[in-house]
Amino acid sequence: MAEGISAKPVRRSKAEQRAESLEQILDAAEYLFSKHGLYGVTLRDVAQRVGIHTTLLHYYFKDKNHLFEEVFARRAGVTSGRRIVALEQYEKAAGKNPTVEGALHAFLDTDLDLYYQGGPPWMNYAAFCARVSNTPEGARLMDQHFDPVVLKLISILRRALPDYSEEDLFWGYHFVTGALMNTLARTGRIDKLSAGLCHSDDFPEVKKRIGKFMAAGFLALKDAHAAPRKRRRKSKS
Amino acid sequence: MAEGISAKPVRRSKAEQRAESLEQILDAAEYLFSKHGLYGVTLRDVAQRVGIHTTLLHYYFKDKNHLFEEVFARRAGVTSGRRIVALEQYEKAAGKNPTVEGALHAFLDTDLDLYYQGGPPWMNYAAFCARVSNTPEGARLMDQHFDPVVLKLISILRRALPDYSEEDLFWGYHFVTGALMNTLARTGRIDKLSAGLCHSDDFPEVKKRIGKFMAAGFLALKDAHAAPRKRRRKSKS
DNA sequence: ATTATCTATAGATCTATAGATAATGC
DNA sequence: ATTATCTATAGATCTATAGATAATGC
Repeated sequence: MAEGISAKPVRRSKAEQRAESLEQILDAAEYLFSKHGLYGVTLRDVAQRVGIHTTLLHYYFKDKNHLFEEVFARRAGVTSGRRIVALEQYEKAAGKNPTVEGALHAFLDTDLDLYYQGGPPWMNYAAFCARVSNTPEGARLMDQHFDPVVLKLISILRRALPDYSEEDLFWGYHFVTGALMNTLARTGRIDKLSAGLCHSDDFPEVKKRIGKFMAAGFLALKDAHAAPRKRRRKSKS
Repeated sequence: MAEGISAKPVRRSKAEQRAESLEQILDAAEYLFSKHGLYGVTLRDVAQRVGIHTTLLHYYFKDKNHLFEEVFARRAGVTSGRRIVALEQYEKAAGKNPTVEGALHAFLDTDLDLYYQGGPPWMNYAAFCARVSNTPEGARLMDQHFDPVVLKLISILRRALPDYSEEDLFWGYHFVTGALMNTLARTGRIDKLSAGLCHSDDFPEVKKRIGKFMAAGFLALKDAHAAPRKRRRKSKS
């Protein structure tokens, strides 16, 4: 009705429109997938959240699976790249004597910072990855996008722990990534367990602990397979 | 046609029929939910896997959500109960000086043994729990069924680490459960990463390491917040 | 003249219910 | 006489496509 009064034509170029729509769609899908998973989200849900028509999703994305994969891929390169750089810098700085803790800090802190400082979209992506990491489809995407950075980490750990078996290195990493994914998921479980003392969004508190915790874990594997030196109490035999 | 020849009427009582159908349905649902999640499984999928008609599911279960919750609940009491017993036994045996590692072994090994020795159904349940633990609905069920056993574990850790803050205890548990869930999920990711050296089904290998690894992690939190005593190399400041 | 967005709609599922049939139970 | 299982079907979604409309682009 009141046409002309503060009429904002905005005049966006098509490239801008396209970029903006794509980003809005990916953001909405990322949020919803992080909450409900691939099958728990309908294209209509995504469209409604963006405020566009469902069919526009098909204009930009071939189908739901492609949308899902592009959500994964969009930020995967950023986090992977940043961690590779951080690991390379650490390797250079540490010279001949890299430590487990140093490598883990480069790997973990870099990632936690990215999510925490990146605001809601990055926090959603973190939850998305965590949710997806425990699924068959997700594991495939993890392999595809994150193998290089993980193998880089393990190569430094190998140098820090030259007498360790390969199995110990991989199982150690397996524990680390489990703890990390549980952090990224932010399910609120620690909030309830601790009666409100801890908050699953509180990545700084995680960052204070996770590197040191995991590094000590790795070091303890050294004699995990050796015959126990201390007397065992209440041994069954 | 060839009636009479080895005709096996089998004559099951209704109670038996009911129990058997219920178990078959729950097993099938457990398997499928572990692979595809709540929304990735249709009632038809479950029915087909069992070889019955979809509508029979509605006869036994109110709706899909109830089926899901009953899958979770069926074995939750068993694993929770076993671990509580194990923790109580450990507490008794350890007397005045419980250790972190002792408590973690009771908690973790008891569970890993249950799944590993329980065969496919229990392994599926483990994957089901892991898959579900990173989701909002799942976290709620975890709270509901597993809070007592977790709080029991933490109460022993509190006695083992009397000078620790509550936050350290809860965050430490947060790391432990992440590593455990990543194990139970069995996504095959470690298989690929390690080029076939490690296998995500290989719970005995996990059991060899996880208790010692996590116990050392807890102990390292002691001075995690203290100012670093060793000189820091390449400090930015 | 091209590209972004919407309208209309087909076809496939999916959940859930009502009611019929075929077993077991005393 | 009760309980387990199946048949038939309603109603709601959901994905995906074809084709129309409304913008931007030279």
